[in-house]
Amino acid sequence: MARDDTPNAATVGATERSFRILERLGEREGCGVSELAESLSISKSTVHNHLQTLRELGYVVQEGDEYRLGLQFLGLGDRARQHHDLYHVAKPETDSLVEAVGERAQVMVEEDGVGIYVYQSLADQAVRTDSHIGTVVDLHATSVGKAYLAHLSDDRLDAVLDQVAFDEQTPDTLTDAEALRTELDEIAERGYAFNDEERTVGMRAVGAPILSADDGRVLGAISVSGPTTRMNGTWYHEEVPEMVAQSAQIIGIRATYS
Amino acid sequence: MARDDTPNAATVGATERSFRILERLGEREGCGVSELAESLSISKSTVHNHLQTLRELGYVVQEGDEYRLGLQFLGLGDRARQHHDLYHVAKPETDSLVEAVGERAQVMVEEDGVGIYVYQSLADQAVRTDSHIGTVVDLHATSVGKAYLAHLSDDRLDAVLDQVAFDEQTPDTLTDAEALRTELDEIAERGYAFNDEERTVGMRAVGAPILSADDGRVLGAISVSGPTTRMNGTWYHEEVPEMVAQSAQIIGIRATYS
DNA sequence: GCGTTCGTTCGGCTCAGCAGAACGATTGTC
DNA sequence: GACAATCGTTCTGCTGAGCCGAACGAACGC
Repeated sequence: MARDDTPNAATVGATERSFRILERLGEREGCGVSELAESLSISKSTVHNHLQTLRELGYVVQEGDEYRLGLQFLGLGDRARQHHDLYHVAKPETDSLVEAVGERAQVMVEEDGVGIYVYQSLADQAVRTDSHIGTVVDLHATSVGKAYLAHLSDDRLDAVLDQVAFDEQTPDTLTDAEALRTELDEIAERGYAFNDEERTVGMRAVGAPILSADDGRVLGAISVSGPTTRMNGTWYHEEVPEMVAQSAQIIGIRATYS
Repeated sequence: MARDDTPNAATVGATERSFRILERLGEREGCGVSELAESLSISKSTVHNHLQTLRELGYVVQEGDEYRLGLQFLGLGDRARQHHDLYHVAKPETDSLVEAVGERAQVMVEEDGVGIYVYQSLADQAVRTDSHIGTVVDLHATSVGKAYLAHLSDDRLDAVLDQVAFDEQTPDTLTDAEALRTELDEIAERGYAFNDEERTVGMRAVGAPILSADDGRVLGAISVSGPTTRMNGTWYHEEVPEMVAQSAQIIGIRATYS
C-alpha cells in the first residue's frame, strides 16, 4: 500500500522528468535552466522543453531568466484536500489550539503509507522549520504519525510497518519495530504521543489521534510542536497533551456529525 | 505575458497528457481509467500508464478501481504560494473580515495575466460556489480583478487587456475594452470595485486593491462576495466596501513593513 | 451462466522526446 | 572596449519511449 511498491514498472519517463523538475523548482526558490539541468543531470534543451510545456499549462511561471512554480498547483492541492473533509472541521479548532498554546500545530492525514500535513497554523513565536502544508512525514518518527499508528487496525499497521525503512534520522530515532509496537500500545492507552527530538534536534511535539466519534476509526492526527527550551516540565508532559487531546476529540466529533 | 502565448510550440506531449488527466481527476472527484480515457479521447492503456507513473510519484492515489488526486500537490502549491508573501499577512486579516461581514472573502494575486485566489475564508452562512483556493479568475470579470487592474501601470494594463478574450459570461459581463477602461478609472478614484452578477447570476461582490504602502504598487486584491438577497442597499454599496477597503489597507501596510 | 464492463497487460509501430552542438545576448573582468 | 564565460534558446538527427488497439482476467448484474 505504501509508496514505491513497484520500483520500475512501465511508466512515462517524460512525466517523471517533469515532476523532478517541478520538485527541484520548489526546493530552490525559482532557478534557471542551466542550474536545473546540471542538478538533475538532464540536458539543458530537455529541461527547456519541459519548462515551456509547463509554462503554457500555467504550472510554471517565467520571470526573466528564472522559472518558479505556478500558483495553479494550489488548485490541484485544494481539490485533493477536499476529499479529506477532515481539513474543514479541523482548521478552526487548530487555530484555536495555536492561540491557546502558542507554538505551532499541524493536522496530518495518511495517504498511501505516509503522513501528509493538510493544515498548519503558526503562532507568532513559533519556530520556523521546513515543515509546511503538504509536507510528507514518516509515520513512525513523528508524534502525529505515532498517534495515528497507535489506533490503526492490526492488519493496516502491519502493512505500514513492513514498508517503513527505519532510517535513523537523529540519534534518538526509534529503529526497532518491536520497540515501536510497545510504544504504540502505551500511546493507545495514554491517548497521546510524544516526540522528543526524534526527528529534529531541539524540537519536541505532542500528538493526539483524531478518532471518529461513532466507530472509533482513526481519521488523522493533530500535534503541537515547539523548541525544547519552551516545551518542558509539566507544560510539555501534562498541560499541552491535555489541550491537544481535547482539540483532537472536538475535531473527531465535528468530523463525525457534520 | 498572459496565458497561451505560443499555442503550439515545441512541447512535451506526455507532460501535457499527464496534466490533462490530473485536471480531469480534479473535476470529477476521483474516477476510473475508462471514464478518463473516454472523456479525454486517450486510449485506456495510455491513461493507465500515466496514472501508474503519477501514483509512484505520489501525486495520484489509487483506491480500489478509482484514482484520486494525491495530497502531494499541497506541497507544490504551498511552495508556489510562499513566493507571494502577501498570503501570510493577508490570512489573519481576511479571517477577521469574514467574521465581521459574514459571507465569503478571497485574496487574489495576478500571475501571468490571470488572477488566482491564494486564500479564501468562508463564514458559516456563506454561499457555496465552485470557487476555491487556486481558482483561476478573469481579471476583467471579477471585483478583485477590476480592483487590481485599476491600479496597474498603463503598459502592464495594455498588455493584460490585449490578452483578455472578453467572452460573455453572463448578460451583464462587460464586453467592451473602452467601457472597462472608464470603469477602471472610476474604481481607481473610488478605491473599490463592484461586481454585480457579472460572473455569476445571483452573486455580488466588492473588491479592493491591496497596495504597497511605500511605492503604491498593486500587490493583489481582496473581495467579499455574497448573494444578491443579502448583498444590497447601503450594506452592499457603503458598509461592506468600507470594511473591505479598510482590510485591504491594513494588509497593504503589513505587507510593506514586515 | 452469460453478457457486459471494469482495470490491466501485451506487442508492435512510429514519432515524440532526448542529447549535443550551435547560436545570440548578457555579464563581468582585465 | 574586447574577450571570456555563462546564460537561455534554437536546431537537427537518431532512437527508444510512448502511443494505440487488441487480448486478458476479474467482477458484477440482469
